[in-house]
Amino acid sequence: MNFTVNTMKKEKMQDTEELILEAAKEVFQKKGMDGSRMQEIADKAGINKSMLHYYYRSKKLLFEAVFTSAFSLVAPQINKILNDDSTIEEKVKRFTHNYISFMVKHPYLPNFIIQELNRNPKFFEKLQENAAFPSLEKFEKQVAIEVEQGRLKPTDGRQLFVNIISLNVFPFVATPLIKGLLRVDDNEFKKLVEERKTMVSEFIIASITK
Amino acid sequence: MNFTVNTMKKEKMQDTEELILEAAKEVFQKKGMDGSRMQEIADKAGINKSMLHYYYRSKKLLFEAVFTSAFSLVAPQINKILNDDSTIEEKVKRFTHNYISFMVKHPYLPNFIIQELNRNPKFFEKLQENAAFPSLEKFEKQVAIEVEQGRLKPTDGRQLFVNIISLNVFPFVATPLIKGLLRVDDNEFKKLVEERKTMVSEFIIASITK
DNA sequence: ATCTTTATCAACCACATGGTTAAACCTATA
DNA sequence: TATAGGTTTAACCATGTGGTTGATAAAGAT
Repeated sequence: MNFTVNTMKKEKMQDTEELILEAAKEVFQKKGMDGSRMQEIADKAGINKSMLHYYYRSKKLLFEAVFTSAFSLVAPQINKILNDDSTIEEKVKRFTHNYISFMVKHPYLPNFIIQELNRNPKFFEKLQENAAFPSLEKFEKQVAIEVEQGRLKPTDGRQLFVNIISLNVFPFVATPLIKGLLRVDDNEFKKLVEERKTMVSEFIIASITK
Repeated sequence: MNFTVNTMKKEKMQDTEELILEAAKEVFQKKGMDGSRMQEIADKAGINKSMLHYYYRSKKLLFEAVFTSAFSLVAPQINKILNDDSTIEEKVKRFTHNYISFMVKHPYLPNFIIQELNRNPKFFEKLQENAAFPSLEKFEKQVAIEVEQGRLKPTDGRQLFVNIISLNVFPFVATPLIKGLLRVDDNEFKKLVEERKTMVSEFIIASITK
């Protein structure tokens, strides 16, 4: 009895904190730091505005909580390609497929991260201290080795990495632009993105393999 | 006499209007619609805040003026690749080189456009009515023809277009992210981008030619 | 010379917004 | 049951913000 009541309280507490974070994610990721209102977050969470300050002290801190949480979701996705033991070709295939699937589930994420990193590049310093922060070292070495083995054409690992990220992420960052230029609706766009799960990796591999 | 005075006035008038637009570009492109303050724009232009409203009525309209102007700068860049008579291979080469050179000169532009298009996708409807708005039709046909001629591997023109744009634009949209992931400073980043003027087109061409 | 129009500015206004406060509300425990 | 602690709320506050206004000056028109 004692126990259940206690946990109930605790759960309730964590509930609101979590509730706030969820609501804040939605709002911040859609509208950015400057475009978001504390009141809107409170409304979406169904609680009093004061609670935001009670749990997170300030808009800035609440935002950072959301941002860190978002980045923690993305970082492992990037690490996948960098730190497993498959060949570059395998990596590209799996990464592309996984990443695009992931993005379809979290369409606001890449734009959110990129945008707010542009607004405040200092955020990165904090993130870089994080243990899970992606490191390119292994990937670069692996590319160099496979080039030497003659499996790949001469390729700069860093540029290859930029290419992979660009091809995978850009359509999600610039969705409205691409929809507009291609004059496609939601459904057609989804189809295009779906196609890219295989198309992008084929495109990359065709370019770098001998 | 009458004439000179008249023009002087006119010039002065256009001067402030232009002054405002320049200042507004700087501020809006750096901070976005929500992050920008009318006062800051006025200060940067060295005039009274009321003048902004005198010439552009509202923040929204001033912003739209800036946005349209920015897009008008970018649209011809995109059209270059779509509407000239060179081969796809030539197009890719020239586009990549020109576009990256262009981006280096206007680093805030792509992010600005993408971001604000995300914020308000309706903007596109207005832009699409513009005569200079890029159309993919010709490019798609050309790709289909060159595929049939056997010069290119089977390739979807639209996906190819998305790939070209992604590879060229993304590094400018996500500069801080890429700098962070690659752990490079300003100078090294510039070098990487410079390399991409040739690297990207080679990358694309290697992938699509037989 | 006088009237009208245009450009410019300081002062102002209404309202939104992030943040604070003080009181109320549970609920466990003594 | 009374106390104490964390939780929640309504009311408030200070400031920032887009936008307005009325005055002023300069220039053109009559």
